[in-house]
Amino acid sequence: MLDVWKQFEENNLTHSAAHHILAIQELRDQRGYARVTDVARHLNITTGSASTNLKSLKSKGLIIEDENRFLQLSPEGQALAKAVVQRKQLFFTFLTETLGVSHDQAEIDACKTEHLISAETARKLEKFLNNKDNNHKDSSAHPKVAA
Amino acid sequence: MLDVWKQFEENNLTHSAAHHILAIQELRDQRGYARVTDVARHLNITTGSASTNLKSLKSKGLIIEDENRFLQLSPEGQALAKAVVQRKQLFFTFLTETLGVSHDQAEIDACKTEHLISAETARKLEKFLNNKDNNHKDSSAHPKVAA
DNA sequence: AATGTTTGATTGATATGCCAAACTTTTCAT
DNA sequence: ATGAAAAGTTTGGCATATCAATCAAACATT
Repeated sequence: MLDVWKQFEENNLTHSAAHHILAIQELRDQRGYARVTDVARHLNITTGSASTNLKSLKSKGLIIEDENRFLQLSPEGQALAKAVVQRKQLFFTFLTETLGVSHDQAEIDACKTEHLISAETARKLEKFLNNKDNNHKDSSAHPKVAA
Repeated sequence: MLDVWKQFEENNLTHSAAHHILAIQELRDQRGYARVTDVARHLNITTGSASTNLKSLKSKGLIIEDENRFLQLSPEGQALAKAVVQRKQLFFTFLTETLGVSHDQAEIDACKTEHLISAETARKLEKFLNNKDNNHKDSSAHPKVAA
């Protein structure tokens, strides 16, 4: 792709789609099932919006619906959910612990970018945070930032 | 706002809008003027799309058109452009110099997130990068007190 | 049984943002 | 001045993403 700025649209997952998938995972973890209505309530959108949005995710094979309309993630959906959750967590940790960003703002920024961060950046951010922990145990070393 | 994930939609600037504004700034810096066609060519979209998109930015007061249809940024537009450019640069520097992310991937990640990073995060990321520089030059490391 | 209520899902309307194509206006060269 | 090229707008189509309104079915209530 020549136009870097268009990569935003080329993303394999929109922000909305990412949160629909996360909702299904969280609902199933919490109460064992997820229907269209549950997703809608979880995201605080109408059941109509959820219905349409989930339909397109079903057609992409990220969500599977059983005969009683209960939803679950396909293996691909699970993989995407896992990646998104991990990236959000990494970025949130970096923002709060390394930069000293407030909890609320870090939550927002991490949520906005969770689905946009590349695998390479996620990998290297993880490595950076691990190194930082090691340096903490060795108290003489490298103050990184003033909070 | 109760729903953190909806902040994405509430952003004052879409990715597309940010790049239309940046295009005008860059074109005027490079060649002194920017017309609809120039913006379209710069972004590699059709003049039709550019025309429509720029019209909405005009109506929002971010772009001003003179009597010969030459475009420029309003003071608000300039402020937004400046903020976006700064955030992209900060994040790009962090990705490449601190994390060691490849130039190409850092460019993409920074571009995707430039318009989404909060002022607080930008401020603290800047501070972090400054400290990192200081620590490099002077290994005894006096972290300056934060604001 | 009849009526009402809650729950679940779909359909229709609106808004962004892209493209292609048709059309108008402006500019410029001869 | 005229005709072609360049610039700009409009229209129609597609995809995403939202909500309001509606339909359908299950569940109460009397």
